[in-house]
Amino acid sequence: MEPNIVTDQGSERPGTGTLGKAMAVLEAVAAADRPQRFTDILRSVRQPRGTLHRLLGHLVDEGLLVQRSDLSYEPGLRLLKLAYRSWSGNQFRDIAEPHLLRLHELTGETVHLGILRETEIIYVDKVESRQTVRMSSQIGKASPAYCTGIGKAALSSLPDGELERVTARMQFVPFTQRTHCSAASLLAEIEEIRREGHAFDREEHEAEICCVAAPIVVPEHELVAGISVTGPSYRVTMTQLAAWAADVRNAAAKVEEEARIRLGPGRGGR
Amino acid sequence: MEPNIVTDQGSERPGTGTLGKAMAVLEAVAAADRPQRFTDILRSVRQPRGTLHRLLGHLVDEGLLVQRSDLSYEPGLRLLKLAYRSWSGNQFRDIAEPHLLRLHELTGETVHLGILRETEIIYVDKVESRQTVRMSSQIGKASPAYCTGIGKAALSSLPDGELERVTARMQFVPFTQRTHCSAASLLAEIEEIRREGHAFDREEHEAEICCVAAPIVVPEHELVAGISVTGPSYRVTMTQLAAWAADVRNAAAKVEEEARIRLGPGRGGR
DNA sequence: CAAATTTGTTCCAATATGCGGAACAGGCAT
DNA sequence: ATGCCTGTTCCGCATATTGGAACAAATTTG
Repeated sequence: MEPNIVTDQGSERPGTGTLGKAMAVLEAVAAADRPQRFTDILRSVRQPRGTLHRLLGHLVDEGLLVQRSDLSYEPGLRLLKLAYRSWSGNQFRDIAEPHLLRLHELTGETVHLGILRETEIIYVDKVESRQTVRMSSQIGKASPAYCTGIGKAALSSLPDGELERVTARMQFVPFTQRTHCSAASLLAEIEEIRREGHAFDREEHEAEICCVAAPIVVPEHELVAGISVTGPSYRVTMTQLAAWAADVRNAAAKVEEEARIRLGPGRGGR
Repeated sequence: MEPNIVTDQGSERPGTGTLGKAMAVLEAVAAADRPQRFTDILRSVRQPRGTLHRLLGHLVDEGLLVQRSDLSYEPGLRLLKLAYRSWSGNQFRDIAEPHLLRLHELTGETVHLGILRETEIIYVDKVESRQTVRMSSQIGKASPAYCTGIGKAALSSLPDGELERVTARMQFVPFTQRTHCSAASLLAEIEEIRREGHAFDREEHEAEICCVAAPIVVPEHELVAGISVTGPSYRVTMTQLAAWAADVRNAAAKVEEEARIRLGPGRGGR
């Protein structure tokens, strides 16, 4: 598994001044699956050598990057610390959690909660089928929306204008034979998903992995998300998934309802 | 220049230019347990209003912060995404994992892996005792080193010079009655920890919670960390903890040994 | 083994960028 | 209405960023 060709949409963004450039560098390092040397980064981020060098220096000073003894860079621990609050303080995740657990008990399979962010789904919570060793892996993981159950479910609940804008930005990478390769193909399925109220992933992202998902929308908070039940193809048939669809829709609806109440009509803190 | 109360140790750091200021703001928001309004941030970060306003704007543009409809700010999802790589790509965690699992099977209690960063311990992995609902919580959480088992174990393995430098930066907050309140008190215990090879947390950070911990040091990578077994006082007696000490030391030693081999003498990438 | 290439680092003048004091505008209380 | 607190905008100043080019060291090549 090494579909890291991309850096997805991080391309045409001008970058908000200095911070933007720094973040672009950080992202470039984080997106790679191995420590990046100066020249590697130079190639992915288009910046003059001098500039990049200073940028890297600052990022290291800040603890966002760590420079190893062979001079290569990798993401620093400070990111973990910062992200912790972003996760633990996330009310939405908190609201959804019991519903995820219930769905897990019902199905016995892995349950995911993901939030749509531009063209990606970011996983914010997970209930594992059994201790699959990798405990909390994949929280924070970003996957393309067009080839995941949650992603397609989430997309299906966008108004047409938004949907068009977002799909235009996508770069369709054929992860498996069943992966959507064009916006047209994706949009066609989304029509169907809108009618049904749930989406399937038929091994479109990873071979031998499929899922059912349903969307969650909280317009007051510009929140588009989804829940899914995932399993390996050999154990979970499409028939089985279809049978769970109603339960997933149900759980999603519950979360949506509760989120609307508890997150309030736009006011939160105090 | 007065001893600015907040942001723990991030005080006398001038902040690496622009980036430094932006990160200070980000940290201030992340450190709070509720969404921060403009004025809240203004109080914790000493910056002119105009400057702060622009900084916040940039952070929001970058997705590092999110502004809610009541104008308050909270950490954005992009942090989760960035941190994911910092976690999943962490070789050290990967090496330690099986040893954590083994230790968990042996004791039946919660096992933690934490890394020392300045005056804090940052938890990078965890094996929960039973499904305590909160699944992967606390990964990325930062706790003061002086009042945690892993923290004290890690400190004990620092050379005296380093130790002194680090303890000088600490602000001793009495979380419980047993929390160390001074460097002297802490250093005295560290002497003992050095002799024993393991550290206890006797309800020093949270009431009713105690643990045994042992240090892991990989000098080649400037890595100081620790493993601990944690449990509630009513179930885990000090005698029990003492009995596990050898196992914890053992696990730590194994991790240390394996890390030295697999992380190599300073070179990693290719 | 010397020459050529690649990689990382340093320097510095030009200026774009961030800086921050102060004025402005909208609420919410009195 | 009056005052106080909030968040936002403005704009001249100067500092931090810019990026080309020279440098040094490690690596490959002839």
